[in-house]
Amino acid sequence: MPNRATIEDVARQAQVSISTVSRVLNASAPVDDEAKARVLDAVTNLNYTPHSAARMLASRKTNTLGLLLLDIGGEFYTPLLRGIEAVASDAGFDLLIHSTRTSHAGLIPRRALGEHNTDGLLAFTDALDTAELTRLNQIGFPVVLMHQSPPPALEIPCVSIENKTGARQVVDHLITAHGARRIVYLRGPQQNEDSKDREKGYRAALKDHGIPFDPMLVVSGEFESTQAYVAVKGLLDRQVVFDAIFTGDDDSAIGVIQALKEAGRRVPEDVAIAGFDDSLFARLLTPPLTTVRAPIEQVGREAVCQLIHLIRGEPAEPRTILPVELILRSSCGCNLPG
Amino acid sequence: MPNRATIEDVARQAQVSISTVSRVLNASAPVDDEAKARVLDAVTNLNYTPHSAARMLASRKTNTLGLLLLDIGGEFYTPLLRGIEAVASDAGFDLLIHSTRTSHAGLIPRRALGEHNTDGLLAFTDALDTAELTRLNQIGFPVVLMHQSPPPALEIPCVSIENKTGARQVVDHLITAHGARRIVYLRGPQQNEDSKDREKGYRAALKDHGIPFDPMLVVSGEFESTQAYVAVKGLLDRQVVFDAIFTGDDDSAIGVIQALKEAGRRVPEDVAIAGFDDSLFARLLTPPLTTVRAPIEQVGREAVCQLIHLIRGEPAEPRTILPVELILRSSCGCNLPG
DNA sequence: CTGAAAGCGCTTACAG
DNA sequence: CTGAAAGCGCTTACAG
Repeated sequence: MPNRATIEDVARQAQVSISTVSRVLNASAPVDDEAKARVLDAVTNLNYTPHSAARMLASRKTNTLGLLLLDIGGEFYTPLLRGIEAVASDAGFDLLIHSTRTSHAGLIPRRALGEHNTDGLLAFTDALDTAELTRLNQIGFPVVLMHQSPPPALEIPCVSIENKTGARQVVDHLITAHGARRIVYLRGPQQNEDSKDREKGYRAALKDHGIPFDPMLVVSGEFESTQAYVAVKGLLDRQVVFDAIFTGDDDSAIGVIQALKEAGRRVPEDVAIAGFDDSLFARLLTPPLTTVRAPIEQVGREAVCQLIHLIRGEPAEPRTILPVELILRSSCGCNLPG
Repeated sequence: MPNRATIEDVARQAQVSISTVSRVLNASAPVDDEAKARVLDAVTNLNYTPHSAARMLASRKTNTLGLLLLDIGGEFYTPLLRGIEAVASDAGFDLLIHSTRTSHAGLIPRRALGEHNTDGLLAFTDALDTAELTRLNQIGFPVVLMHQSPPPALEIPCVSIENKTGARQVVDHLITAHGARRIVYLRGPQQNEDSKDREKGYRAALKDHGIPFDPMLVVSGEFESTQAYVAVKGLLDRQVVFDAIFTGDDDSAIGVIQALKEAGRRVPEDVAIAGFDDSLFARLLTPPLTTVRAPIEQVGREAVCQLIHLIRGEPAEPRTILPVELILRSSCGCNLPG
């Protein structure tokens, strides 16, 4: 950049010292009204904006939050990002984003986000392994996890949703309201905590009704519609008997419905379907998807709040679990026309 | 942070000067192999990561790109973000994100992103007004616009898509293949450049076929399904005659289809529908939406490339227009079952 | 190939 | 209420 204005230029024009300029800009100490006015004028005049790096270096604070995502491209992240950005921005923090899926071919993966460039980290990914999490914890660096519990020994705040309760409710609904007995659980990736907790809710609901758990009925759709399609095709091919499918996410429901339709099974008459998330498109499916609404934007907001507490040295909630809501539409057999 | 390791600690442990440490870390000058090994060991040992702010201040580069979005929450932004993040990350740039819709009540809106904290700006918003754009241009600060032309006098690279051509093609299709003559154009917000360019394509297609332009047939859906619903209701109430609707975006198509169904108009038999964008849900609508595929992720990628050229002082493309693709599904009357 | 030194642009005690 | 000075942790000529 060709010679931007610095605090020295402002000081000179306002005829005060740079200390005074700093004071009025940060409101960090009382300053004479006239002097303040001159400083403000000079700032406007010179179009001065303090250099962030200099400020960070001198103040030992970056005023920046780091957001580590598994894959920034997911539809799921839109509300999460919105929530995070809103709260961070309101609190005066900048937001540095990094996706962990994009691996840099050949490059040594230098730590992208950490103590060297942020005041705290928000993570929604398994990319922060236990070793790194332990290191950050040891140096007392603020971290908040989303949709993921910290490793056993570490005290790291975590924000998630009522996965088990939500799943239990919706599966209970399939059983109670629609008489389902052979319910498939279409799970997500092996390590996905949401998926595992939702499976717990699924099993709990079966147990509540004395329905034996059948491992044949649990298959993976990887939380992805194409894989879900394949998984259901597999079930059909193997002639597994089922009267309902609870997909651990909404995306999968797209593939599920397609596979069933192609096989001539009617939804919900022959097979009742329910999902989880209440994604934007859930109501657009045919039939509209019964699902569990996950307050994702709220997760983002809450996570930033906790992170800011940590940064300020205030006590933070070790575990925040946000409530979900059962959304009944027609894919389970409710609200059918006629 | 409690005493992080600094370059001094590394230098001491490796028994070299901080200059040498800097050299091996940045590969900025040849260093004796043994010394280099000692430095690398010390770095690992101390878990050293260079402090970003210090580096930025000394090198006069932030290695950070700023992304200014109107509203980070839009479904539209997901692929854009993915494209931007991937290229920025590959090129070794960090990404600072700011949404311009979130207005800070009471706070003086300090410049969020600019010369003080980034090496260049990517903008997809009208929040960068002509004054600010002019200022940035004058100080030679790199900026690239997405889906938005720069003010007349300014030379600011811009990346967009073939809005006019795409719209012309899809409207031509409605006319040629499905005999539409009274085609509604459901436009977006007044200032939205995509919407305006798409309207040009719409008008051009009408002209190509000698169909007179009827201002009654252009109404605003604000690129938003609820507004679109209201707009179509209005058309119906006023008994405006039409046989097709071209919505300037896909979101609106949701509201459009709903309004028509409620009024007992069949899609596509009574009214053919076509959208623009090919959003994720376009294929999920009933009937599946005929639309124009916009390569949004590619826009993001291309924009970052141009920005990096600017930052490096290399020549940049003043205007990049990415091709679109007509996607025929059933909402226009194509591919009907039976 | 290497080190001492200046400097990047701020903030923050310290002294007044 | 105000200024001079030290210092934040690096990079980068400069001299060798």
